[in-house]
Amino acid sequence: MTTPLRVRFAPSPTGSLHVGGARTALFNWLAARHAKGTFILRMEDTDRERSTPESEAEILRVLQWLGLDWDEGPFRQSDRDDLYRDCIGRLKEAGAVYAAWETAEELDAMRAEARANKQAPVVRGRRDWTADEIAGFEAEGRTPVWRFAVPLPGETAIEDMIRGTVTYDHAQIEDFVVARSDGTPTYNLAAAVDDMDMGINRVIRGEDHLSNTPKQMLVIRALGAEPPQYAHVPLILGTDKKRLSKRHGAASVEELEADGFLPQPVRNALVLLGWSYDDKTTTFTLEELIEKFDVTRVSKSPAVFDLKKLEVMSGRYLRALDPDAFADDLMGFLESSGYLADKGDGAADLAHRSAPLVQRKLSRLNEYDRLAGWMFHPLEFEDDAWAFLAGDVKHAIQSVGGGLGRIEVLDEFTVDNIKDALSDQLHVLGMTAREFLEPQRIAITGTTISTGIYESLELIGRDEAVARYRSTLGRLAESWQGGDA
RNA sequence: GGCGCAUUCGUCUAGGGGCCUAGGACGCUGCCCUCUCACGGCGGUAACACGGGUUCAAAUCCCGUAUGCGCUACCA
Repeated sequence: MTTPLRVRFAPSPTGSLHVGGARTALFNWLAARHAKGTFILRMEDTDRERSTPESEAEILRVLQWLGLDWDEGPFRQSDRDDLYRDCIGRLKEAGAVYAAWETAEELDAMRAEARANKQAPVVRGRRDWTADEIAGFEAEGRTPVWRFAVPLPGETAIEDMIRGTVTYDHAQIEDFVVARSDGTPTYNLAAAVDDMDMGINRVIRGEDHLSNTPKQMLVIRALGAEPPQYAHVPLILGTDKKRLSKRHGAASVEELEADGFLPQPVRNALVLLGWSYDDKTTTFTLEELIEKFDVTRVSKSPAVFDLKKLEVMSGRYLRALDPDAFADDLMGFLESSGYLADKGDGAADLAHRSAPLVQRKLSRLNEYDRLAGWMFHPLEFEDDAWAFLAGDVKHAIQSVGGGLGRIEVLDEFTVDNIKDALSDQLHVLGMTAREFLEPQRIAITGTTISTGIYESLELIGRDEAVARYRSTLGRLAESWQGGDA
């Protein structure tokens, strides 16, 4: 009978959730759901300086946006001080830690000397202070830190689920601080105690924690417990192969959301960073991920985060959506991003009706404006669009005028009728499709990239369409007279 | 400097001694489709970091080198 899996995601609330953190959260969540275990959320806010409630709230919000619900928590280390103090007390009683009175200068000197001698720069505090010396320190108001007495000689081996056995010689591990001079616990103490106290039996976290692991294992064992299983996942890099950070752009999930990516493709892209199911499958539904995810299949080497690939996945996902579902997602994005806010009364309705026209053209929801933004304001020409018309004004007038002549007399202003009418005119003029149709697009949208021409015409209606055509013709005429006459 | 981890197409990866003249995906690129852009379809391009071993046989195992990254705090 195996014990139920208990995993946790333990971010420090010192900023928004990064792609790397999000992937770690995803891996943990998937492991929990796969095994029908428990996913616990814990805020590691022992750094009082940098931790903020805003950051915590943002992380929670993003986790929910990603669909990663937690079963227990969020716990905060700042609420658990009694537990840590109790454990530190137990370590003192067991003689596993000792008071260290060295000053920062003495420590620096110690490490500098070791480094100069090409030795590991580890601190081993003095443990033979005399009662007089201690009394002296206390008289000055000095308080000691408590260091873990790393057993020497010795070694600690991590049986990592991803990397195999990784062994650390205790000679390389310094007597790390577990309690600061103000009595508060350090990360290595708090994390170890929490994992133990919360019954975490598998720790899935970034490789940057690999070197800390033996310290935490030592603490847990000194407290009389067995360490959990560990799985250290490789880091995520930016395109320059450096650890992913803000300067790589769109490195936070918050930014991805703002850029118009939906949770599903983001999850899909994230999970494939370091994990694969086989040599072919590249898209998974959430259910498939839960069913197939296995942390032992996570690769050992770091992965570069490629926004372009996310974009491709996102585009495919959007196109495959049921039209109604797509419209809902689009409207949700447009509303939450405030896009519709200053667009007037009919904007939401117009946007909703335009959804089918953009569905197969977008890879990100925030590309909507590029494609359909023209609908929300009076006709104005983008430079390259105007250049297309102005390049051959006579031809442009012929095309636009020809188009106008056909559509203004249409009884029923439907896509089919519009298409027939314009196709017919195209043949009458004997132009190529691009020669004739591109001016129609520009005449009503003012841009060269937009929703489809016939659909766009139908959407705005004959009156608006005719008005835009005339406006375009007017400007073309001005240009003609002022031009090469 | 010390210790640790890693290294397959530009990128994400499959592969775990013979199935590999190394597979897939994205990118890039050629062609087709076509009422712009896009979408879609069919091809192509491109990799086992290097050097030694072990073995009948190595991308796969071992050693070394190089490179990258991580840790090296009274940060997490």
